[in-house]
Amino acid sequence: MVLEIKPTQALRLWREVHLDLVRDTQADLSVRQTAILLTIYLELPPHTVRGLAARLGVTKPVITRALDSMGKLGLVSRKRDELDKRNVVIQRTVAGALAVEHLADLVTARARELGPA
Amino acid sequence: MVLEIKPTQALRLWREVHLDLVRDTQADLSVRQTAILLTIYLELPPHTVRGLAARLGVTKPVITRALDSMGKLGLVSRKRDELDKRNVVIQRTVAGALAVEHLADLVTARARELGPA
DNA sequence: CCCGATCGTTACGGGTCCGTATCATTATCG
DNA sequence: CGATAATGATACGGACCCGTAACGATCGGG
Repeated sequence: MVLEIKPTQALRLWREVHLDLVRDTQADLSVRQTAILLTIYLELPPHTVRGLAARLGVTKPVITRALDSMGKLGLVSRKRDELDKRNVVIQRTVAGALAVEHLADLVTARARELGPA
Repeated sequence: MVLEIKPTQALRLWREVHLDLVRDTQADLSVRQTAILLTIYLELPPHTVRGLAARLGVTKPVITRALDSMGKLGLVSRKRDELDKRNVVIQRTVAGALAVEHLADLVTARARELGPA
């Protein structure tokens, strides 16, 4: 099943959802943080700092800081890997799953409202 | 024509495009700036600082600063309204139109790659 | 056992963005 | 006119994020 979407529709969808995100006082995640959050919640665990950095093409401190701020928001949590104590395993949280679900609702709702191109 | 998209597809689409944006050194626009840019290029002119601020639900300095930085990137330009010299009319640019088009390409391409939910 | 490699974190200097409050300029209306 | 309103820009203090470089902790091979 292929999702057919025309350029004009794509732009309107992108705009509407971004307007929602701006107005929603809750979600002030940056583009990088959003990419990290969705990677954690959509790809199979385990997730590590190094792995995410490579996946996104950014440096490790970027991941560490993003995990700090998203951890403060309760969207993710960290745990030391007991087998190899150098590693840190990034874990999902209930609040994080809810936030991801909320984003999915936003996108699908706006997509449904799109008229013809 | 309604765009049917399932939650899982929406999230994967969102993630893929965000990964592209992160990797693309070019586009480091914030969520707010993206919303402003798309509003300028998708809604009918004329656009003013005050109008955009009301449209997005943010304060005027947010718009002024966003126009400053996006102007530096050549994505928009400003012109004083000659009829009412208090107003500033925001104008589109070639570079801005190209950036918007590029975003549309990104979204449509990623949408086309989406498998079944 | 020890030394190099690996992992995540932190320090640093610089840049950007935010909201509130204030400002200069211009228009409007009595 | 002069007072008031409206528009966009700016100052300020604080918060966040970036990349580079360095660091402590841990593992693993010789």
